[in-house]
Amino acid sequence: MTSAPKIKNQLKSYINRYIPFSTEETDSFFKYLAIKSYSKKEILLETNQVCKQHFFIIEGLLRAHYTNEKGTDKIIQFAIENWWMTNLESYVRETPSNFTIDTLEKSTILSISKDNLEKAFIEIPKLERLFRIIAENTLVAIQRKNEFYMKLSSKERFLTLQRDIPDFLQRVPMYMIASYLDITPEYLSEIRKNL
Amino acid sequence: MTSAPKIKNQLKSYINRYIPFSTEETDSFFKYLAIKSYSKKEILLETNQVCKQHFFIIEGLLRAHYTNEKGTDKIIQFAIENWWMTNLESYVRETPSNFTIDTLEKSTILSISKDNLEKAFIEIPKLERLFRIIAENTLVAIQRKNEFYMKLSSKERFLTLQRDIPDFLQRVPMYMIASYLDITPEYLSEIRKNL
DNA sequence: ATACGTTCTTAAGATACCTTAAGGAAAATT
DNA sequence: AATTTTCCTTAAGGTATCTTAAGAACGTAT
Repeated sequence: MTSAPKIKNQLKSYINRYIPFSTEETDSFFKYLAIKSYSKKEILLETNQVCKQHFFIIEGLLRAHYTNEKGTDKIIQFAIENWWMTNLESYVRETPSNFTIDTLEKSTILSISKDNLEKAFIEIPKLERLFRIIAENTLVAIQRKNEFYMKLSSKERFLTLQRDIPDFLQRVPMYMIASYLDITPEYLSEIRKNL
Repeated sequence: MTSAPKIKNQLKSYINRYIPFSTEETDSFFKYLAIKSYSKKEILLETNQVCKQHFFIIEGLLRAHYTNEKGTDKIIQFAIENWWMTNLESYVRETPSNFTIDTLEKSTILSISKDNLEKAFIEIPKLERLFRIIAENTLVAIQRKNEFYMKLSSKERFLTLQRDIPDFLQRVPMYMIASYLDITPEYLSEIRKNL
């Protein structure tokens, strides 16, 4: 229920974290974006679909997850306000996605298609730089997450999440946090009991 | 001990896997590359150094590894003939590397510095495409490796490595394979005993 | 209010994998 | 060939984490 000018403003200040972008430039970019509202539990990208868009979260909470052989949901990623969400592999290679993206809260989402992004790159060359920076950050984030899983125990993973992204703990049920941390809900409960 | 023309040829057929490159184009690119021979256990990138180069393996075997708090070496990556090796995060961001790159065998390596790569991009615009494809492949490889560690048991990780890159098993001692697979050498020995 | 689904906790027993310690085989060096 | 270093295996006991099963607490709809 956020108004278009307010959304545009939010996008502008997000971009300005990385590179200076005038109001006109933001406007030009904004033309290529679609705004859409979703209720809780709506699907933005289905498993086996090819991911054709980047999603930017104005408000709300998304998750990426898949269902394993045992029928248990495994959460790969959460994303909140001012984060991008996509399946980069599927988007780049145009292959079927091996996970689903859906909402965990009522959400307002900007999306941009591959075609439109290409057009926007031509109209606003500075955008290339922004998206290169975003891609680099994504790569670094993926590597950090690797280290997070490889180097830390269950308890340390929980404490790190609590320290670094406390928002998730407030907004997401514990059994989903457990899934994201790759712990069973029972064991996470145990961990939390012992501080 | 490989001759320059032979090396150039090997590089050309590597590139041609991805995009067509004439002999002249390969020659232009080749000017920007340095050839160097290393004996076993030589260091190409030291921990805490900023990674200023991409390395391409003509012959030999490299590894990326770090030493953890307990003083145990943890191997992040092996690389053999026709693979690139670098610390992308360190290279892109110009931050100190959190791992070392060294040789496990006598090796012949091509390297290209950031400066030279920039110049090469200007002289041979098609190279941009090649390096974009390589970057995409790297990203996909990192994500596959994540899944490899997250979804598979120790035994399955070993069997997958054996199936997908049997070369490693022939050329690298088991305790290093164990380190790469994130298993203790003792447990890997146990696993192999039971087929 | 009652009822039903969702989420969280507790506890007992199982399992995958680690730690430590030691000996033996193979490879490299003298 | 002898010696040293590197690598691999075996075995006992331990720990982190999972599985299963059940019940408690909470939330939301009737």
